[in-house]
Amino acid sequence: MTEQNEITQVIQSRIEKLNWFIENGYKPFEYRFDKKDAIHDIIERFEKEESEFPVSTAGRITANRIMGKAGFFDITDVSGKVQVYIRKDQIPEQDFEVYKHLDVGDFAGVTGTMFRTHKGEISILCKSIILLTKSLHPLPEKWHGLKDKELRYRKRYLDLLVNPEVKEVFITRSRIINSIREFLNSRNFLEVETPMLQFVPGGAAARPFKTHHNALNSEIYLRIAPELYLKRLIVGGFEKVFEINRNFRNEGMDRNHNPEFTMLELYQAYADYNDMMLIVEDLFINICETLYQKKELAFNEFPNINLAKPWKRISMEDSFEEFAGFSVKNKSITELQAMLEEKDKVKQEKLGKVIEKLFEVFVQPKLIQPTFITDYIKDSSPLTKVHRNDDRLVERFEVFIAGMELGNAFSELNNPWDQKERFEEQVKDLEAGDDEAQRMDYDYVNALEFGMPPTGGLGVGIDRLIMFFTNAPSIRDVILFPLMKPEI
RNA sequence: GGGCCAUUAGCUCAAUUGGCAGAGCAACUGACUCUUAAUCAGUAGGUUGAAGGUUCGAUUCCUUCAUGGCCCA
Repeated sequence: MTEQNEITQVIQSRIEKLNWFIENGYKPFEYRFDKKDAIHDIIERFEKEESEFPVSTAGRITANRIMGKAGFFDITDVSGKVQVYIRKDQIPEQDFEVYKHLDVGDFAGVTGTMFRTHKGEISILCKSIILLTKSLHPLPEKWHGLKDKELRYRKRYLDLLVNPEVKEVFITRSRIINSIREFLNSRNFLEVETPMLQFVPGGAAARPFKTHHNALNSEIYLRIAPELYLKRLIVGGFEKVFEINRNFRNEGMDRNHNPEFTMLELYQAYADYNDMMLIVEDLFINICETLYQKKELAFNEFPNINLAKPWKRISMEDSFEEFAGFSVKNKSITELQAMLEEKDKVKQEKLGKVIEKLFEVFVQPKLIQPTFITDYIKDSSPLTKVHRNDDRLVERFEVFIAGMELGNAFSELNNPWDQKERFEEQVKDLEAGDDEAQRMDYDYVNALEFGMPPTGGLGVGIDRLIMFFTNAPSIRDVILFPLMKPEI
């Protein structure tokens, strides 16, 4: 209990029961229990055998129906829930006293034999019971659960405790990440870990979190992306690497953004962005088939999103003609800026940024089925190779599903002189006040000078991917402890 | 950053035109040896998010603040 909690009537009664255990020689916070059986397993075994067998299990009491000299209570562990039937004439006298001093929320250990009640419910006939941990607070209401979103995010343990579908989301999250690892390992990608603390925060257009290293007496940043380190590893001779880990961006929060979020980045030598598209298709299909044994699923208001390949590929410029009903090719930057300001009250200087903003407004919401948008304007993508057929463009794509951006990939720029010039352009923007512009990273340029083979790179926002596969409306529903403002 | 909405018992929610702060679950006491949202009888539980203001009187109207949600940027 913390200082902010008052002793309410309910808590007082639980403290009195806790004291009863102490006075009678029990430990209200036991050391261990020999839990032999997971609840799911004993129910499954009884369904098969339909015979009485002894069990020893433990979990949290989640319901209690006491009837004088007998009672039924539900005990829940991570695998499931089982009903326990306890009657005074079947257990030591003192154990029934123990039962009477238990509350919903307490952890208990139970031994007994499996049987089926007259009403047909598979249950444990209790032979002994022990309190393992006393719970001092009442659980949220058994019927309505915990609905208040603020409480659910701040006290996620309660949300997990009383809302079973929340537990399912995070189990699915783990399964998805496992399946990504298996997919990449099976293709001989090496999982690596690169620095979270970086002196030059690079690899993305974002504002970093700044902190201070005491021993070096130096400013240091939380990473906004692992990109520049992963590509150093390609210089170092690894040919396929990936990292699944946290990025930090000092930006606002909404249903698609949390300041810390999980990113998959992978790099493959001798590959280009076309190869990355093939990986994205296979990766998503692999996840979907692992989870649901099919290639279609519903997300949000879209009942049928079909992941069967090949996914649509269309260039950024062409996408306007197809989805927005106008062309950007024959328009001057001034015309495009005017359109953007009219629609969005936003002013952007560079052609690439103007077109991307227009794209966000006019095209992105219409990209429901999986779509690769390819070939961005050069000035907004400083780490990307110039397009082999059009030097106004770069070889970059982003992948969209259900109007949501889920990934970003390039043919990686590996010409050190070109890279240096692009950084210099970015530094000019930074000095002109664009706080998302990238910084000069001489060490990275130096690495490229040693030679990086042609390389394809891909980044996938894991939280959004999990939103998609679990049909979650907000990123806060797929992050266990989303960032919240402190109370008071 | 802007707009709208919310905040009442541990939880889920009420409260008519501004007129005694209410229910269900949880808790407590009693009855009850096959219940499962157990049942029956009774009891207790509130600084109505915070601070001001208007008023004889504020959960209700006004202002500011805090936190959250939704939408927009």
